[in-house]
Amino acid sequence: MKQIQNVKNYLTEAGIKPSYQRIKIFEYLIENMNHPTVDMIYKDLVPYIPTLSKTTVYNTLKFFVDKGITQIINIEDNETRYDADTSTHGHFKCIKCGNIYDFSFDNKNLNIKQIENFEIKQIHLYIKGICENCKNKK
Amino acid sequence: MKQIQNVKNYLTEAGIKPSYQRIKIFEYLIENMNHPTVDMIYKDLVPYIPTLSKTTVYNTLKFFVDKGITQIINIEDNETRYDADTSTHGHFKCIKCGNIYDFSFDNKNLNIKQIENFEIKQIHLYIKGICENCKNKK
DNA sequence: TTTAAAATTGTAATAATTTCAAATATGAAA
DNA sequence: TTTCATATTTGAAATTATTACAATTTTAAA
Repeated sequence: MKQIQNVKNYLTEAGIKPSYQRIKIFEYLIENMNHPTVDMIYKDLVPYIPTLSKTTVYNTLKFFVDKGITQIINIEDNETRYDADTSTHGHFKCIKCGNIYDFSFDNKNLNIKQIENFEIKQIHLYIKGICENCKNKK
Repeated sequence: MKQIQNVKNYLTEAGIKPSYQRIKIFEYLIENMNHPTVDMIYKDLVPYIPTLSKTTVYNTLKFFVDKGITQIINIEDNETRYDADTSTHGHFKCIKCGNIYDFSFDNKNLNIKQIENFEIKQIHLYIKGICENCKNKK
């Protein structure tokens, strides 16, 4: 993912008025590349923004997604996660430690059948398994 | 997906006692390849099984997943869907009509970096866009 | 049959998300 | 500046999805 120098400018260029909350939430997303849930974002930011409302986190993330600077990650059915890296890349979730790892992949030679004339907007690739760390722990 | 001749036998072979509800729910999954949600399954089956409880649908699907004869599909964050085809295949969701289409793909030449020594258990590929039908409707 | 275990059910509890109206902040125009 | 309209944030309540759990029913073996 390309480096973002200035969050305020980045938001403005995306057509988002850079309010304090929006800046903090987006900074959180790019600093913690752990694909956080709404709850994680809220819990981690409230100490610094005591007035923060969880509704604001929901609103803001939805807005970011609409504006195309954040993507939703649905690896698990009980947790919606968010990623400020909107480029096409894969996510690996370790079923032992729960960590989520980014990875890149070629989507050119997937050799997809059946949907040849469909218009593709987004590609999501999720892999579940055991990460190297947890494999070695045994 | 391979044809299942006899649901009762299929469940038994998977180590699942073939109760009436389980048979009906699994039959529903393989007859309606529309990747239903719990609610769809419940609403459609209740007329035929008036005593059916939504908890049973949840329990049963979780059991199917544990036993490996059903997989969870998380394309959208607000709807957990289920698929009796547990082979690795992709899902395309049309953002216009909401239909979900199955497709096959090669996972051999994804050329995945970063997670080379990880143990892969499941691969999920989700694509969103506009299906041929909806493209032509314009 | 009797009985123990398994499966189903309905209710209540929990968790995630949305709705909505009130409060606050912002920024342009006077 | 002050005023005003608009955008944003907030908190409470409502909604929805899911889980927990105890009671009931079913099943199948003894």
